[in-house]
Amino acid sequence: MAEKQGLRERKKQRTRQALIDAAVRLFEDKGYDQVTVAEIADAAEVSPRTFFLHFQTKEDVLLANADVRVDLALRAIAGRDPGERLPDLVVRAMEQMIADTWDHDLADGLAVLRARLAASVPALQARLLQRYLTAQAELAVALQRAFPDRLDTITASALVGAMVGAVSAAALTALRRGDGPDEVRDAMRRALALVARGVG
Amino acid sequence: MAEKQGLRERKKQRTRQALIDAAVRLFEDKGYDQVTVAEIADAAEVSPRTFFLHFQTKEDVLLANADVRVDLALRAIAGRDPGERLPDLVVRAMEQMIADTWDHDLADGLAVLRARLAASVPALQARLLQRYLTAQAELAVALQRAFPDRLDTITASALVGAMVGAVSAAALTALRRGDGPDEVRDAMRRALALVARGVG
DNA sequence: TGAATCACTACACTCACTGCACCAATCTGG
DNA sequence: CCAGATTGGTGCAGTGAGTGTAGTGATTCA
Repeated sequence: MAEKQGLRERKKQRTRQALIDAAVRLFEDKGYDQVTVAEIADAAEVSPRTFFLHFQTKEDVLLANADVRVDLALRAIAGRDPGERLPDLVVRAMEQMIADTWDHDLADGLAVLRARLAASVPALQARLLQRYLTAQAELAVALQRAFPDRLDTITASALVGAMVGAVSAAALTALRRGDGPDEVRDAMRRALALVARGVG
Repeated sequence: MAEKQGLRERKKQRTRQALIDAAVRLFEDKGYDQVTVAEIADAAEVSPRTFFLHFQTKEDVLLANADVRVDLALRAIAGRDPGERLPDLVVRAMEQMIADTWDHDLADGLAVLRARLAASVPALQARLLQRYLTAQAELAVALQRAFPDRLDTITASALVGAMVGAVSAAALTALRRGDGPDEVRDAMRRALALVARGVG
């Protein structure tokens, strides 16, 4: 895990993190629309052009570490025990994502900020949903690859769609209601359990 | 329905329709990204500023008449038989949406173009998803209202999220694969059946 | 018919995002 | 340890979406 990367790479990551931190701080402070990319870059002491070297869009800076979470689930699926049954595997993969979300985003309030901003900024909401969708597609492919004889493409997509749909809808509802991290995680777990029963 | 509106209103609608027609024609011709708002306005013989008087964003011109078919499902939920069980009701509501989608997508050329473009243009895809999400929230509220003793807010959200997530993921996968309308509808039905089993 | 309304326009502006030419710091093979 | 290749970051000029504002002229209404 703790790979000693080259100096160049470490500097790059430092710049990236500085941009994320600056963005989060400014968004919390002034709201999403009131913060320009130029401002974020300025606060992170890099040129505006550099921002787009690290993130495709302004929205993406808020979704920065979401990829890590997807990778987690993908690895869980790829490295399954040969004996593991489909429902168990899917539940395990989702549980890992939930746990990681709780550890990171829920703990440090990023998830709350994101939900709050997304609720009021259409462009952000849209981008967020889109991310979920691409993640879903990746997961579906991986899942089908893990059970090639049991799942066709459509079924795999539906399965993942149901899981992600249920969990994120539950999380969003809990967040909207103003629940704390524990309750949000609980809501996600219950949603997962609800769907998991149907995979037999 | 056929209210004889004032001349001013009729002119306004004519302008609006001219913008939609011009946009559709240009999008079909050159692709979404290759068409600018200025170009659309020009083809519709209005000023660019007028475009944004009728549509909030460039994407919205394609979503203009795309009422997400929530009303049907909402009515199905509201007007349920007192004896109807939860799973049956949910399935019935979703079935209606699927059937209606199928009817419209066949008849309406705009819907077909929309599906094709949405599959390849991220911004468009994002807006469409956003519509689904608002629809989901409405459905969840209605469902919880229909079964106040049996469902709490979170469970209702999760349930609807699972349904919509599964069905739309299946539909999108089928569309991406190049399936025809019949196959797409079939995919949606199978996804629905998959999730429905879990609601017992 | 005179006043109010409103769709539309012209213009100037902000800001997200891109292409390109260019440094200068880091890395790599000899 | 040095020369050349990589590559993260910069400056600049540009495109295009979307907005604020101050009009204008056609409808609508009293």
